[in-house]
Amino acid sequence: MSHRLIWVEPRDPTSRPSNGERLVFLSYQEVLTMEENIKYEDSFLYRIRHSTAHIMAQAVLERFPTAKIAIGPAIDDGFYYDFDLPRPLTPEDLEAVEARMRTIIKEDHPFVRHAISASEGRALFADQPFKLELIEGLESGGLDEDGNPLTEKVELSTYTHATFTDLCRGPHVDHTNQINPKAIKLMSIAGAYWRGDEHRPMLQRIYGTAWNNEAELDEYLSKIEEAKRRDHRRLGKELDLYSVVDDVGAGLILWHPKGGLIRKITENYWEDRHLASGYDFVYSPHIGKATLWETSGHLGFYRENMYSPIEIEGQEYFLKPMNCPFHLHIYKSRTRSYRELPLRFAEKGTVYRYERSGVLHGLMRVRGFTQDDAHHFCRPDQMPGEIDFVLNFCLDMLRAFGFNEFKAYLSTMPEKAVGDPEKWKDAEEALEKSLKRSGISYAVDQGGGAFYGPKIDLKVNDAIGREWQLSTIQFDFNMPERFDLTYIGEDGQEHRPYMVHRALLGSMERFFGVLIEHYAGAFPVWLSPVQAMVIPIADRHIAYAQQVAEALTAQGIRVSVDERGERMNAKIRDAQNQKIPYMLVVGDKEVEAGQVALRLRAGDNPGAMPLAEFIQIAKDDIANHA
RNA sequence: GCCGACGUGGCUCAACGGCAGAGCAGCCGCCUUGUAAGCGGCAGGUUAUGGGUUCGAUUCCCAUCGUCGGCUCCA
Repeated sequence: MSHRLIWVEPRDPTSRPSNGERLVFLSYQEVLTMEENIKYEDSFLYRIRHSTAHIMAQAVLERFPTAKIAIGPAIDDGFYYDFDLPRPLTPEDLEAVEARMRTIIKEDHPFVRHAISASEGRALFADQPFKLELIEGLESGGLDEDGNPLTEKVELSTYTHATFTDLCRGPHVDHTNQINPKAIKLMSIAGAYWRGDEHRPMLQRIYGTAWNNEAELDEYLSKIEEAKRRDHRRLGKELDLYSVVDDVGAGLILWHPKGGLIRKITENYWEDRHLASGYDFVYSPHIGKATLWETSGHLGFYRENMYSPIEIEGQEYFLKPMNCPFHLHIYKSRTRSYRELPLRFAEKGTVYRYERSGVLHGLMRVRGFTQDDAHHFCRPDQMPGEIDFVLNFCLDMLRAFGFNEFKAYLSTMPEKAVGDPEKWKDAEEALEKSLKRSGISYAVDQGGGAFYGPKIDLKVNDAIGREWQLSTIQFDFNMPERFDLTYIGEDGQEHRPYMVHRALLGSMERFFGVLIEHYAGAFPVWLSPVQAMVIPIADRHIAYAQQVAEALTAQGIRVSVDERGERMNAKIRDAQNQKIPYMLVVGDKEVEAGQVALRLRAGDNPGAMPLAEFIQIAKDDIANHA
């Protein structure tokens, strides 16, 4: 069951409002709905999409008269409808359905609403088991179409157009001719569980999209194409950053030299910032004994995500899915005084988690990854300050990598939870106050916290609008108990410290994936594996090109010389495609004047300048993370 | 894991029961070039893996592995 999200108004005027989850594809709608100052759900476009879903259902039912229909809502970038069909759908089915939809639209049918009673509904949908279940839920269980509890009693209604009647609360367009037949398109076929429950039947879902006019549809489609070009899996190959190979295993990443260099630069920066901010670096092994994971509770609560044990001299060891138990033991290695708190243990710890094969996704969702993990231990009175510190530290770091648009989620106490409710309340308050002080917009996910504590998650969107969690700041009321963590207070008594888990970039893998897509592969200069490519026009310029390269290398600039027997144009094209920030063309004029002719990857051509001038430009850009 | 689609040189793709091909990348040579692809040549594949059907399988069938789009999951 999904939790209800409550959006808190943004304090930061640069952050954008959201109607849902997909920022990228929402943007156009947002403009529309913001202009009209209405919510997406109340917009005409929403009606168009919802109505198009009904029209699609009609066309599918005509093709498959025995089809059972489930639900068909409008979503952020279109609509879908779920069906139970006698056979798998083919692309030809989709074409035929789409063609039929256009005809139905042109026939200009009115959409007519009828209020009905539950018994009328049961008679009307006697051969539609999913609708009967919906009626049941709406009537007695107080559940909406997603199976979530309803806050108020609803009146059942149907909408009818042409030959198709659906149980639906609406609203719809008045007439099908309000839909532009050239502005609709069926996009894909997918499997989807009835009511999102993997123990219930798998239905066939058709995704489609609909817009006000053809131009909007074209714009949407070209955005999808653009997104494909930004996809980190494509760019990972094109820029030779990383690979995943069959022979190694699914979800296991090989970092190539260029990707490795970007990772190394990222890690160096990360380390500098952590050292400057009061973190201690710790290291821990990749495996630990079964007893450790029993104490931590992972064998009880997390075992399905852990790999099979390794037997060593009769003892079972497990590959670590998390770093925390090790850090807890470092804390416990001696008696701690209140004077030494807060303690901040940081480690780029490589963990392995079993992820079901269907969920693996490039760098974003993998089976082995390195978390930039840290555990904070503090006194209760230090807790609000510690939260402030860590939230700001996270935001600051993400901004240093060029991320300015993220979404924050505050997840609060679930029904099943360990720990004193008073402590939960304190912690939730501290988290929320920090969020408010930070000025970013956030959503409250009521009851969405882990059983062991409330948390803040920071997420960003990938190229195709999917949201990925990077930072997480999580209270833990469980582990300090399980490991019996204590410190000696001013009063000479033992006290239980507060503990906070935090991952900042999340994992090196996912962060890299998000970074690639964020910059579409054109990394800022400080992160670019090759910062400058020297391009000699003819072979006689190679010696000078090498001198230029040596001078740049001496200044710490990462530079290569393209000595191939290609024409200058080809070298520029290749450097451009590799998204190298600076191209330095050197020919007779430059050799003679001791200059370089600068070209930027955006296509700008500042032209010839003394080498020293270029070095200053590059150094400034690097320092500014430009 | 589930539903569906798909796996052919490093990459992008063709051939779809009858000799496995192209472009790019790579290598060699020629050209010596002024802001996004100069020309020519060479080399490179047990068609993901394992079975089966067939005179013959890249092509048809089954299984496994993987990829993609969803769903579910995501301490």
